Amino acid sequence: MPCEEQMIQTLKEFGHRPTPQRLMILSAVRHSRDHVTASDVLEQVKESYSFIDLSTVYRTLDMLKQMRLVSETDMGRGTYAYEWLGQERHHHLICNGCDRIELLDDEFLRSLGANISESYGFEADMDHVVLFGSCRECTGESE
Amino acid sequence: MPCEEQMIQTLKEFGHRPTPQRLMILSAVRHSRDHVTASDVLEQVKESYSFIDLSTVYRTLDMLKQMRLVSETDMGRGTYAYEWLGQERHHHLICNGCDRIELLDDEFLRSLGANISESYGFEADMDHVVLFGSCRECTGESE
DNA sequence: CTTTCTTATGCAAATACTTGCAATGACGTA
DNA sequence: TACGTCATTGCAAGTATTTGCATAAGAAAG
Repeated sequence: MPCEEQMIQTLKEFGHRPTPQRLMILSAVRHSRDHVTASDVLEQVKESYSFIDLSTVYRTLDMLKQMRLVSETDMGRGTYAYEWLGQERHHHLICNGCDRIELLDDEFLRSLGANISESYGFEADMDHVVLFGSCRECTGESE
Repeated sequence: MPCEEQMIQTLKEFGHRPTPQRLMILSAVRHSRDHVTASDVLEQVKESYSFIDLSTVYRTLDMLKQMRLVSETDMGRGTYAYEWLGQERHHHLICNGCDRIELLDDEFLRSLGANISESYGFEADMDHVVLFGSCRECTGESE
């Protein structure tokens, strides 16, 4: 597998050891097209190595997040979603009323990030953002 | 206490019962100038009524959030801060490197909210937002 | 003031994530 | 190849928040 070789290389460059657990976790996240939870990853890795522990999954995902290979998105209520970071960034608008999820174009957040960077020198981490609120339909109904 | 009378009235208008627990929780949040955690509130209420339960505090804070009397801010790692919502909105930039907290002017998020509303008809709830990232000093050091 | 209906509370268990620690394993050095 | 060091792992316990449910307390009607 050539992409596995490349991952080993990347891990080493960051000074991390390419352990079997890490490679399995990495592969699980990388090969899911959608975003996944830590226990999704656990389930998938367990198929080839059943001793894997959830804490290892969390620690590895955290590491991959620091390396900016995956995004960690706070879904509220103490839950997180993880996603392989490809080229295009996308974000979500989640309606508190009907739970519908819309896509939010990265342009909106890029310009917010640029403004904040310019005014404060602060580089906000906005690889994958979720905003909660009320969609058009639900806003119309309640007001 | 005239402000207590007013709170009872407000609760009733929303169809909620003005129970002693709720009034104590409300008062605890309202009279702290800074933002508080659920267990801060618990501690304070316990001084006058020691049977109060954390779940009641959480449920009441959630209710006050729906009524937009308090803001609930996701501080990451599954923890929340609550604050009485006065006139001015303010937000925070939290540095992952040094944990420093800067204030972010509401103007930035107002305009993001307006853009999103215009393009998507989605009313994002941004009463109190926290953005994580890297402050000027920490960005300089690492790059 | 009692009855009835509904909402709210406290308790206990569940969820999702984090942390401390002893044991294991990877990697450079000899 | 063997050794020492330090990163990494699995396990178990801890933290913060949520949920289910039986009981208790408001509110409205009689």
